Amino acid sequence: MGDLLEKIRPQLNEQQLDAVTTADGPLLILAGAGSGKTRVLTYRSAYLIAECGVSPFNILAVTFTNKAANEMRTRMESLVGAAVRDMQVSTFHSFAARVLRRFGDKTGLGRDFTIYDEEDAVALLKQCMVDLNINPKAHSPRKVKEYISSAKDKMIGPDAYKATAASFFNKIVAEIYPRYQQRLQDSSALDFDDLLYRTVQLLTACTDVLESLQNKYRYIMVDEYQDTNHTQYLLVSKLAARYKNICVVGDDDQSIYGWRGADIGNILKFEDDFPGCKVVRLEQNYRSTQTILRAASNVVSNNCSRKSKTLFSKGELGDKIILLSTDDDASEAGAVADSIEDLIRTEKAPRSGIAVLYRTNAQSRAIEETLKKRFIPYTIVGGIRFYQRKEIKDSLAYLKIISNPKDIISFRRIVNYPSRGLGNVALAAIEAEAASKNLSPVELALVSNGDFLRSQARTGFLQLAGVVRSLITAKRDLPPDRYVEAAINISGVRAEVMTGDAIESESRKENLDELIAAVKEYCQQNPTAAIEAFLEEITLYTDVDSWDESADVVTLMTLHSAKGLEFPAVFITGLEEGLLPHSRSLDKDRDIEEERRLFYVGITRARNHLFLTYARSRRRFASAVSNESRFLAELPAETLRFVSAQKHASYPTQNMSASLPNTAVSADRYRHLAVGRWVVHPTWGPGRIIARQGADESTMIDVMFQYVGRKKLLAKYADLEVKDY
DNA sequence: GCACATAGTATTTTT
DNA sequence: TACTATGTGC
Repeated sequence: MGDLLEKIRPQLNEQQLDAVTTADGPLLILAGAGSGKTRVLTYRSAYLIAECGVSPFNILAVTFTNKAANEMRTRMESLVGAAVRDMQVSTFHSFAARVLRRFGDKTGLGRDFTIYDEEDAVALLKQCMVDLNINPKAHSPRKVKEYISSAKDKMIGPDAYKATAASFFNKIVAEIYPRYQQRLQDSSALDFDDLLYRTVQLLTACTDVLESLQNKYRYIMVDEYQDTNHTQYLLVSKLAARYKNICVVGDDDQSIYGWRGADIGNILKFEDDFPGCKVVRLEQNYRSTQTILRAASNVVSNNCSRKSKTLFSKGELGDKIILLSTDDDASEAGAVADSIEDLIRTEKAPRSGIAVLYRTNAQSRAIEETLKKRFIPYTIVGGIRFYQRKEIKDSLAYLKIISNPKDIISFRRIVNYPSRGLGNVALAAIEAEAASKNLSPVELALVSNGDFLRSQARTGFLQLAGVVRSLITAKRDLPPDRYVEAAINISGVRAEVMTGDAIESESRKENLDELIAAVKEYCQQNPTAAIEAFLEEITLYTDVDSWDESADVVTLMTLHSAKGLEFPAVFITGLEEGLLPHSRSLDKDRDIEEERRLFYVGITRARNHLFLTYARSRRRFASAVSNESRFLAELPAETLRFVSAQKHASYPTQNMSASLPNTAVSADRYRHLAVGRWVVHPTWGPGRIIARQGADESTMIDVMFQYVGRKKLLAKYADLEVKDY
């Protein structure tokens, strides 16, 4: 006793220690960026176990990503050793899946349900629309899915939805929603939202289940509480209702998932939900330099709806933030690559400490191409995920129909892949025959001789039946990893992948091998686990989960994925109106504020070096022009250093001499009037250059003046004085 | 029923 | 720009 406390005490400041050692009752930790909030959560769990005699069985910690869960587990292991194994640390979704499987007999779902990822769910939804004679082209299934998701997030079922549907589109959704739920049920499948929705339903309907879980999880910790949606809120508050030992950590300034139903109100009203709750503020930042923190605070202070916090840092002042203005996306990428090379050369920065962030995945392309050309090793987090690749999903579909023969989406996926001569006509016949016998198509394959089909299709169907039988035997006789390997071969997926062009098929083949290796590794770590557990884990996997942070490469990812991470050097690219803030959020103040928080999250990822870049023109669809992001004007001038990047020039980092690149600009006599510069006009006062055209006598300068708005000026005559800093 | 070509369309973030 | 869906020709 006391050992752990002695050990951790010197590592914590007063507020952190206060949070860590508050054992009982509701606790709200309002934590700023870089204040060590996940660490506090971890230490608190360890404290409960080591100092308060709480059994690890009685603690539940919920996070949003597997990565966060794993990190917490690893850290705890070093504090309390093997005891972590008995503590439940999971994501919301995997926790829900676990509860639903455990109480499968009470949900009408059984234990062997399949979880549909977004792609599967949309495919099923589209099917429902076709069934109902609703043209999927007139109303995009993805949009319908969004509406259904947001209904489920609010615990609104098909009936309630129908009752309140007002708009034209709501009414269409109301028609599809019940059918979609029915078909999910028929397929013994759940979508992501269902995991939470049905768990809350279960806890509401079965008080005995609720009570037993309340008694089990006497201590509950929730990370990133600002990102919880209504169902997640209900889930944790129901679980905590009895003992009220709930500790939530969050930062309203980092709420960036509002579009997905996250309700910032949850954290704002926590004190009302749990009266007598203790509030601890963690306002000391341990991550960033003063300069970076100052810039971040200034940006986010432009938001109206927030719990105001004053972040402070005892760290060094640090270098100025570099603002790189570039011509287009290619030169932006070039400037990023130049700066990366400089960081590596002059600062001896490891590549693993450098991240390039962007708003949309599409932006990674240009950067990727440039890094490739410059031989700068990189890795991309996100984009097309491994488990979303076609050959992988095809292989998994074979595994899924064996584990859950009712899974109609997986069946449709593989019924004619590889090609067996089973087209739309045959598929319809199979489904009709199955329905008439009250079987799923896979079950039908095991009992039917195919006599309801024409000869060619019959052969194909019998072939498929043969595959199914072999897979069932293989599953019975082989350990999971060998079974997966066998399945890839038996199904014909491997052979199919080998056809087609050589480079493509080589990489597909590698992917299949990687899948086998992944199962193998999973089996080693979970020797008793069945293949179904693996299937569940990978559908609930996220991009960041698979990110190897120790690899000596530069990391590329979206701003969203970067939340919770930190890097010595960060580039935030594409700081343009329409991109950050994104065009889809321009018309609502609320959405703009969320974009601003996204920018804030990006800035606060950086420890020492921050680079902001934007392109004066960017190829998006057809055209071209872009204006610099309004958020740049919210950065305090003295935290910035402006650099106008030119193609193929080299770009100074902070500690190199202050010389601007001059190779390409020497002919430009107005180069001091670069985009982004602050200027003062004798009549109109201070303003900022937002665009310019030309580099000769007729150069036009576009200035946004602080008091009089936007003006276009001829550089030759405009008496602009550059405010230098 | 299949494969290929062409046209049209959709482009934010993701558990 | 890139992918998908549809249509056409076999």
